[in-house]
Amino acid sequence: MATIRDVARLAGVSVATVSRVINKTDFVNPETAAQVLKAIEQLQYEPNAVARGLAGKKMGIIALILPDILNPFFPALARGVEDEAQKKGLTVILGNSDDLGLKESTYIKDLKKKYVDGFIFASNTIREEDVESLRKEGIPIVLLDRGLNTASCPVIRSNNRAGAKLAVQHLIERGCQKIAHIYGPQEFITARERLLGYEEVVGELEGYSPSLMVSGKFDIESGRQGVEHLLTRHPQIDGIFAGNDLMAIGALKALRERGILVPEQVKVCGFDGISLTEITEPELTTVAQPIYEMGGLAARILLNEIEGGGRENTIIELDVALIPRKSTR
Amino acid sequence: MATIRDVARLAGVSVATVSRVINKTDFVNPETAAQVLKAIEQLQYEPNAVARGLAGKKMGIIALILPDILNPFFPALARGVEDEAQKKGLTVILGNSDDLGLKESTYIKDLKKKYVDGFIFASNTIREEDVESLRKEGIPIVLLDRGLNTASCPVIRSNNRAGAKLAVQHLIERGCQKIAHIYGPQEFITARERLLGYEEVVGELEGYSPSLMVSGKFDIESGRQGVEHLLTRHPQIDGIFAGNDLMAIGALKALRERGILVPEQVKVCGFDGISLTEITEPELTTVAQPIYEMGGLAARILLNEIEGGGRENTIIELDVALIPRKSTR
DNA sequence: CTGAAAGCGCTTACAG
DNA sequence: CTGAAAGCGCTTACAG
Repeated sequence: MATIRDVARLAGVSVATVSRVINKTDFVNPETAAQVLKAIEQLQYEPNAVARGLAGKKMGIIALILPDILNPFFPALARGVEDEAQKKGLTVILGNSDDLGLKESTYIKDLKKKYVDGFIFASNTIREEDVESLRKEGIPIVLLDRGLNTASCPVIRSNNRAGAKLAVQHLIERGCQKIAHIYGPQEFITARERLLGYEEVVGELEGYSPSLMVSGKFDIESGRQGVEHLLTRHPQIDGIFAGNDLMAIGALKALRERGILVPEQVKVCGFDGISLTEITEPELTTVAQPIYEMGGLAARILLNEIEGGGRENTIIELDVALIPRKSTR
Repeated sequence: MATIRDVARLAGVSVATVSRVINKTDFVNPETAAQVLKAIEQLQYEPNAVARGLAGKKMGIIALILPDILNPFFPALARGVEDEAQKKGLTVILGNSDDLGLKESTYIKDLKKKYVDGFIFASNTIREEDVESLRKEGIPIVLLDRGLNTASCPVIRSNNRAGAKLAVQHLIERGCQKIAHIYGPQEFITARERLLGYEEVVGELEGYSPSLMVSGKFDIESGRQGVEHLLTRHPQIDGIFAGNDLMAIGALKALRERGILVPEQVKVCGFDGISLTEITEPELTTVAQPIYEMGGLAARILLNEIEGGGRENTIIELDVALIPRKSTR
């Protein structure tokens, strides 16, 4: 592969000049520039990204750290990030953290050594100190679904509370009187907000009781278990709002196993809008987050900061939308 | 951050010596080594991966190029690759090719500039020339699900033909007489092999007709359409072997819409073993590939070659397993 | 067993 | 407008 020296030699200029025309970092006499361009063309020269990275401390790579790509929420997010990154010629490193703070710290340490341009964390366990240390070194970072305690970097998330209210109101409109909630892990702000939205609407209903809320782990199995607990406590429930789609799917399974008809006897609504909701039977009503767009937006904000566009430590809440389907008909 | 010079200075040795103890690349007097280690400890020194990459032409990154992470087949593959890569301290860059040869070529060009250590292609469209050019430059590469025309690098895939035979035999055992097949794009070797396996078994059946085969695109929608075509031609079919799980899911949908009972009237079997098959109603019988393991194996073979372990241009065919579920009960 | 020096291929003040 | 030179932080023959 040709190097910048080869180009310089062929064009009869210095490597500094070649560098300038490549990076448009300084004015160059149009004629010499033309010479250089010709030489580049002729040699099929492509700048070496690693040498450039070493000199500039940026490799043209962004890191996306998420809990687990096997969780059906994340592929769309990853795709959103990747598509946006590619438009700008950057590549993305993918890391699964399994929501383990240790794995995240390890990634941060490893990837700093690789001069990654920036980080996107779609992970609930990122440590405050890790965020701070990156900030201090001037490495841009964007967070998804994080608390507002730290306003030291941009945060992107959906309007979870409003979404939860949409879900519960929808169930009420469809005639539900006794609406239960299977909530996710309360260390996740998303889960907390959704629970709050649920309480806000349902608290005013007659016959409401806190025992209509059961905990789950945001996975299918815990959704199933949640239903079992609920049914022993409240056999008369006629609506279930699950804190995410996976738990809603588990709920659907449990109900079917017990011969309870959805939506005739119990209506079910999920949250997230992952594509799985289209293949259940009945198809699942859900509050859809713009997952792909969230990934894209996170990438755009990050890239903007990487390119020196300045940082805005805003919290951006995206709108969600209720998608009514058969499970609440 | 401390550099190797800082360490050398503190330890009172040359940078060459420090490099040697870090990389265990040469014998170093145990006492000086201890000095160096102490200095490293004291300065919290971590070698800069980019500088190392520039010198050694390897960044400690492997590239995984797949068609689309949104396709539920690929997250498990990606996870298998990542877990294995991480064990060795490498990170993985993820690229979506959308099965477009152009995107793949672009990735290859970009990532070569970044001194990626090796490539894993889980993509059917990789060009022969691209493979060759990588080989020529000594960049290791492993292919998934590729033809055997090119024996210039290791190929990993499942035993697709045997799997198809398992599926069809299972349908026969369950009493099916008229078994249709929705096959995937024939430019994919996986789709071809599965079709061949189907023909092999079903060709001996009475009343078999080639019109029992209809084409699909490996997605849900085409599975649904496949069923519609089949039913107009052969209203009496009682078994369907879909070329992959997504098409099987589409088939399930189409059958339900027409009020045809599965498994009572028609039994359905898919292929791949993606997790979606557990949430359909009825749950889907499928031929499971060891997807996660395939990713892990691909990574291990690649890493072995990266570490100089030599290359074996073998084609490895992994066993598949039939998972009987309600859709064929 | 260890060091001095060149090299990996760029970028970027500093001069002119 | 352009060049010489230092620097980014390592590795690796080559001597000794």
